[in-house]
Amino acid sequence: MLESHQYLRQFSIKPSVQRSAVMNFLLKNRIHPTIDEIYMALSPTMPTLSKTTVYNTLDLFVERGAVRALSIDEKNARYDVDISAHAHFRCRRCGAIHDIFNLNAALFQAPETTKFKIDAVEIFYLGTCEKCSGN
Amino acid sequence: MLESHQYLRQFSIKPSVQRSAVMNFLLKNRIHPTIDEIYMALSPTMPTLSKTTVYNTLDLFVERGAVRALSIDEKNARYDVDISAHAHFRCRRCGAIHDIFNLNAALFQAPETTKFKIDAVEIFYLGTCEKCSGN
DNA sequence: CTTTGTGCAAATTCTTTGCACCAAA
DNA sequence: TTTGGTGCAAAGAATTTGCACAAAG
Repeated sequence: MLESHQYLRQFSIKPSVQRSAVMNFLLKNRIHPTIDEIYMALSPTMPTLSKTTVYNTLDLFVERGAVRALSIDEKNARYDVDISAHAHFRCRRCGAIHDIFNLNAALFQAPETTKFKIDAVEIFYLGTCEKCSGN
Repeated sequence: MLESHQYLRQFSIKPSVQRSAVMNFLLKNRIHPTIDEIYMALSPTMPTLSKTTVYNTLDLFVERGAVRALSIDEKNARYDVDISAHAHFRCRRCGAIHDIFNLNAALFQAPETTKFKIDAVEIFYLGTCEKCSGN
């Protein structure tokens, strides 16, 4: 939790109790959680926590570049504390989202075009994960 | 409209009046429309059309592989009749979505991994479009 | 007839907003 | 104190569901 506190400062985010708790959860649980998953995980130990605060907090984190919002899941927004260039895989059956690291850096380069100013690249893979394949 | 009729048959989709109208709209308007945009465009000439039918129709089209659902826009689902390998760009300001063709085919190759069975690749670029840059 | 498709209304889910209270500087 | 943060309840928007009627084979 103290680490989260310091971590937030790197992004010029004032660490409140709630913000540190959310960041701490993200740092310790690299599961690309939804708002609801974060809320459900924290509310037992933080009964007064409001879902609005979780929304506010993640909006702020995204704005400050501390986390990435993923649109890979059409149902809910998902959040990733790992802001390095990497891709994501979503299992169509269980819905789990996994990181894919060590891809060729060329994949994350924006194509040269005069029509758009590209500032971000998202790469998603869809399919079936190992666990779900065995069913 | 007759073309849409035939087009649907290629995907083993029974062409009802509504389905043909939706497919016709998609084929003639390559704007990656939302459900609501499709509904709004068609309802003037088809006043009894229901939004539920538009939802049903697009679910069917996606299931049969006639269109691709894009998750690039976190607000609404968007649909693309072009099922060839190409990427998408979304302007952060105006929200418009553009196709990006002629990218290196290697970009659309799934990485070799034993952990996942990858069946689809999505590449999204975000930034500012030419029109919005001039503001 | 029997199956499949359509359309309405209601329900659900996710997210945002308005506003009052609390906390920190 | 003044600003910023939090939390509740209500509102809003997108999508899904249940069910009755219509259309097609």
